[in-house]
Amino acid sequence: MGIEAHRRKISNEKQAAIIRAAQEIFLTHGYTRAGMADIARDADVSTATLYKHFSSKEELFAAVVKDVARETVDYESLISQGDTARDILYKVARGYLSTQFDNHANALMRIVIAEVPGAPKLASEMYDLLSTRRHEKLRAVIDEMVRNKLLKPHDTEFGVRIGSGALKELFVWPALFDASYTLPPDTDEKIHRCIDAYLALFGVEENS
Amino acid sequence: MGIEAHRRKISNEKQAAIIRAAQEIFLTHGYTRAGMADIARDADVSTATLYKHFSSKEELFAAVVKDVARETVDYESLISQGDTARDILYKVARGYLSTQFDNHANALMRIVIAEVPGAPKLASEMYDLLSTRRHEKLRAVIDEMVRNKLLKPHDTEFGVRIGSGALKELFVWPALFDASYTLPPDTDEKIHRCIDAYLALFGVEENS
Amino acid sequence: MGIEAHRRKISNEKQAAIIRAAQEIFLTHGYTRAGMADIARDADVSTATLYKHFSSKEELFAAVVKDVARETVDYESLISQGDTARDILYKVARGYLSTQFDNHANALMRIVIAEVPGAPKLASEMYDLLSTRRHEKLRAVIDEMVRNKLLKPHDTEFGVRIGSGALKELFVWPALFDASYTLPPDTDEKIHRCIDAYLALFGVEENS
Amino acid sequence: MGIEAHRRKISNEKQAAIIRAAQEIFLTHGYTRAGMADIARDADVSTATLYKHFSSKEELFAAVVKDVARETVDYESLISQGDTARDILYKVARGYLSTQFDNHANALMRIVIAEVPGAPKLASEMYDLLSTRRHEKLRAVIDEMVRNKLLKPHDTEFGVRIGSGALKELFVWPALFDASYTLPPDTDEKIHRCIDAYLALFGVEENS
DNA sequence: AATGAATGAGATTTCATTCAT
DNA sequence: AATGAATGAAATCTCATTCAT
Repeated sequence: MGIEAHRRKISNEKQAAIIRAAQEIFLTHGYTRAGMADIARDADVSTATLYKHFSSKEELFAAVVKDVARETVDYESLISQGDTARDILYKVARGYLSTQFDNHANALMRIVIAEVPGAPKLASEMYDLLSTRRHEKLRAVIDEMVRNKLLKPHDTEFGVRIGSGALKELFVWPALFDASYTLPPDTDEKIHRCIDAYLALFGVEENS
Repeated sequence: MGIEAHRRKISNEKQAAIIRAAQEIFLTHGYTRAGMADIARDADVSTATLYKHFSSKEELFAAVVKDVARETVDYESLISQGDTARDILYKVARGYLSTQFDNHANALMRIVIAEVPGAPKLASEMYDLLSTRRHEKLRAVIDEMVRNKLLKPHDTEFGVRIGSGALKELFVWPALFDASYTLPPDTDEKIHRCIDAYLALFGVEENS
Repeated sequence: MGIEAHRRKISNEKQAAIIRAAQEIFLTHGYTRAGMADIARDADVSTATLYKHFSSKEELFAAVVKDVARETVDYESLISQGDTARDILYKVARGYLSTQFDNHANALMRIVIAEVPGAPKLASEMYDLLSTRRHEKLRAVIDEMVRNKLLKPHDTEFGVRIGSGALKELFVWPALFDASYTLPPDTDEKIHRCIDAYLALFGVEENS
Repeated sequence: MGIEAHRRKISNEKQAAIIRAAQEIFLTHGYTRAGMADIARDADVSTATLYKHFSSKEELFAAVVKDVARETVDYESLISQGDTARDILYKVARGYLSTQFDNHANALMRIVIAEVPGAPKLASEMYDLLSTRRHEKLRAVIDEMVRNKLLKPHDTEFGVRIGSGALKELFVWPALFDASYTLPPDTDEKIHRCIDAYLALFGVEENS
């Protein structure tokens, strides 16, 4: 038992190392140009061992995607007592962007998009992870704000789409076409203009 | 002279056939998996001839991209006398979507995005074509509407970003992750909700 | 007749232009890497015309080789009345080296050597041109010197081999392995040491 | 450990087989016309394996060159007590020629010369191997002969150049232009005439 | 007689995956 | 269980030569 547990631990460590190495290589070279041999080398295992853990390149890539998508922001915890609507919306927007720009989610998204024709299931899973579920979380925050009368009652699902559409348009979309894109210096200003619009649409008078 | 003209005609036809075939193959298989030999076969030329016309795979792909991006909507011509703000905005939105969904612009964009790390110039060119220039055209329409008092004076650049952000969020973004995505049955309804929001923000009272 | 002569003249000019262009390209790129299309372009003719004049790459190359080998030194004319044996031998050596280093004979020889397995006839022809015939000329000079009692009677054929062997060893051989080789500053000194040896072997006493 | 040693042995054998096959093919077809696929076939490995061992055609060729140049004559061991100057010089000349004509050094030299413009470093390395270093060895022998009073004191470096120049002129040069060249029947006679000249120049009286 | 477009055959190199040890 | 060597299949691109006009 002890030895078996030890083995499993070793195995898990190797698996983690593989995923780490694979992430690095995939992000650097893209899917097609990433070489299994390179990944194995960086993970300090043989290619054969690599294939013991992940039976194909595609499966390994899926594991990397899921590993990255796993980490996400807990929006609820961002909100403090006494925050104005603008305060909360700003924190939410910042959280949204940090999820997208930290952990190389943008770069990974590029790769997933590239593999859409070859791996449709993976793509739709990532869309689910990066859009649907995130939207649910965002919507929960907005709903809470409505409940607390920080926003007018409104179709919060549509509201979330409008909001995240604006953020994507301003920050994510250009990043999709430019590997070296980083958030611009006037990010805060742009965010606040989006919040202006949101509050103009759905704010209660005092918060505008 | 006659012979020269003839040759040029033949050559142009071949070139067009190559681009057609290349588009088909690229769209079906993506950039990396597309084989020059397959493209040549489908275009009924030898690979050598193909390379006479386009000196590398990358150049051929760029030609395909430009060929697709070339065709674009003339928004000005959409507007008729007597159109309400809503009428115009609807036509504009529809034009925007048709540019995106006809001619496989979505699928091509996927491929371009995939090649961002390997062909940054191509990517930024396509971003320019598909975002910057289109936004300029849209902005011209909005500016005209403001001049005609169909909309309140406002920062039209930001307005266009909000609008196209919403359309992208609702229609383009999902299409990026799903090769078989088509515009949904309730497209019109969704468009009108976006217009509602736009008019709420920037409309003059009577048009809401 | 007049028009025919004109045509022939044009044709000859084209042929010369082709050989000029071919020499340039062959010298720059070597045989295999030289492209017939490039040669045609530089000669301002079509590839088809090029093939009218020379029915294969090999034949064209042979023409280039012969064209270069055609020009050679007239050793007899070098000798003046009253020259000492050393004077004459020096002029002969210099003539030998100029034949070898002007007109890119070294570079061409490299290419011919490279093509020995593929074009044995051409190679043996060039060997004939660059060795046998030249040796005959040199031998004629030496024979004349013997007749004029500037040298002892000796096996002049062997003498020429010894002499040209020494020159090749010192100057030609290194040039074969170094495309940028040029005659060194102490060329004269080296030549004179060879002459010293030659005179020690075959000179009459007074001339040493 | 055992397995590792075994693997290394197998690997070395494969490598040797590849070099053998490559030598054969290179010698037969020259550098450019030699196909990696053919080499792989003859070595009974896949092209991929071939590329694991030598990461490019050029590198493989360099390995072949070095393998051939590695084997060389130990001139010192040729000399026996009581040998006359002529005896020693004859043995040295024969050793020189055997180095050149066994192991296909001539044929390889042809190929190296052909690649001078494309691979200057390799060419200068081979020149070093085949000329400079060999000359040093020859010179050591001559110096020893001078020390033993078998030859007059003289500039032995120049002497070696004269001697090897004569040998090259008589035997190596024609072999450069004729793939099927072999040492002629009167080789011994020719060698002795060269020795005659050498002794005439640098011999002590009794040995002439 | 001259052209430029077209080609077929072949070149080197890469890579995901398997297998003997 | 783990390895490193081995592979088959494919990819892009080049070039001497020919053919329709």
